[in-house]
Amino acid sequence: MENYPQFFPCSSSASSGSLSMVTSQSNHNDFQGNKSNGFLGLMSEMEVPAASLNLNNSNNNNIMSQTKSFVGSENEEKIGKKKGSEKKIRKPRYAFQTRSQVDILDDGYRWRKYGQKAVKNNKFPRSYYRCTHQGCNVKKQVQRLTKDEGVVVTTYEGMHSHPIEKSTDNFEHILSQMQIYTSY
DNA sequence: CGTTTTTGACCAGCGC
DNA sequence: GCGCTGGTCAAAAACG
Repeated sequence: MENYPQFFPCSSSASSGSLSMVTSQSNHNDFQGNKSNGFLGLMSEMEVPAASLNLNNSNNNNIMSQTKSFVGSENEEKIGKKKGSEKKIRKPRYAFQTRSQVDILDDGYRWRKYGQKAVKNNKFPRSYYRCTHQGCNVKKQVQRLTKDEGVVVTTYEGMHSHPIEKSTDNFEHILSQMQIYTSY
């Protein structure tokens, strides 16, 4: 009961272009049995420190299933201040490359933006968000590709240890979406 | 009035 | 050691 499945519904209404998927992180075997229902392609682990993403194939003929995920192994906790001179700190990061017209993909959690920086080789800035739940230091960053404005890279960092805040209000909507994607 | 966004400053890591 | 780049902090503004 430490890993909650996370789905990524969209805000419907105003914005379209959504994507919902289930991810679970952990060394154990969780719901991984779900596998990719069509979206979500688990890639090998690569550490992308900077702008190594430059070599994106750029062949986006596919419609909207353009989703890649990079997983970094090894994880540590906390950074910031001192914490003993341990080895290098490396946190797992899960990047989802999605085709969407809006930067903000509503995944059901509450995010507070804490920074925004411009990246080299990218016209668009990168936004840094953090989960507002107490004790939940899940971070996420949203970046948009310069070349393809329609592609948004959302990188999650850490895990949520609490249920989604979204009221059951949209739950029906979420369920319907899940059904859509699971009825493959 | 509380919470979130904005934005510049600050800091750490890396390359030269 | 210096400068560049990426990531975070924090104060003030903006928003409900």
